[in-house]
Amino acid sequence: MEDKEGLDPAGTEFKSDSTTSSTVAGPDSVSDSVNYFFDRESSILNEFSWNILQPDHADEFGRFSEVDRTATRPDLAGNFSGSSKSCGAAGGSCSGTASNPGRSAEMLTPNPSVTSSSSEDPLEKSTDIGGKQPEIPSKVRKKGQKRIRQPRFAFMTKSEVDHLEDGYRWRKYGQKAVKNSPFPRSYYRCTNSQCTVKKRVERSSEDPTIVITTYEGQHCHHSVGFPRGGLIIHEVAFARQFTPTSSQFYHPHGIQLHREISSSTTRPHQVPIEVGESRELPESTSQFPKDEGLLGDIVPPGMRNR
DNA sequence: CGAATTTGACCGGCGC
DNA sequence: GCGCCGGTCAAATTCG
Repeated sequence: MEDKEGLDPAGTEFKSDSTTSSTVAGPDSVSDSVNYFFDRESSILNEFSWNILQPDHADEFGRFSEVDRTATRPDLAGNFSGSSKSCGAAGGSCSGTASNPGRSAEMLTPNPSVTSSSSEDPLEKSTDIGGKQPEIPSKVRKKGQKRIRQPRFAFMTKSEVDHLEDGYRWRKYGQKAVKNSPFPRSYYRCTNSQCTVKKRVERSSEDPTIVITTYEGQHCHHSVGFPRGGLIIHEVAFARQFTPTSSQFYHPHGIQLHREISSSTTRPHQVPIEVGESRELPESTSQFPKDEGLLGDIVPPGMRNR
């Protein structure tokens, strides 16, 4: 338990704000893509508190793409590139955390509008959880409130451990068997009471060595630790070979992001990206920086929110 | 003893 | 309208 989260490769948080998909359809040429990618992806990463510094070397790792945007908020949606929001999505609960003193200039400045919008889902839940009402029958959630999902990012990581360290502490709150897969899916929630970020971890049924981690929401606090040598097994090589259609992006550390459109929560305003079971983006080719300085580049300590 | 995990049940969205 | 399935709750259990 503890080992797991205390260190993590990159503090990870991503936010995919919505947006996206269309955006993703970017340039075709590699070089362009790289820039494009960083331009936008870095923003994304920033959103999640990841600071990628160099757009220059991209190539080895892979690629990543935003994953699911189940997000549903239009407001969020456009922020992908410009990015700025802070507690964004999940933010709802991050009350007051919007301003992060600790953040570097690269971080984004909070976007009020965005932030505010987020109060739906997260709050909904956190409030429930935090203040359960005695009279409410167990297992009965608030009705009338529909769940609004946060933008999500999925990473594919080749790792032996299911639970990748990302610098935050997570509490598991559920596990479910995955259809057509022998591996269960675990649900985690950030242990920070004010943070509503959630993540899902599952193994690829196709390749058991691949761990698919999906983050939802954005942290509104600092990570508990900055894992530099994390225990994640990064395999660049893997990333290379595991790049079938090219729509998947590997995060340094072997993490790969995909766009995962949540099928269950599709909403009208969402960009109609076709993502089947494979959570792959139709066409994105952005790439990540090389291995060098991976962790460090991603998130300098103390750069996170709060 | 408090915190985290496990696990079965429940809820709600979505497709048919 | 019904059933399936993903996601979440929360009591029980385990762990540090």
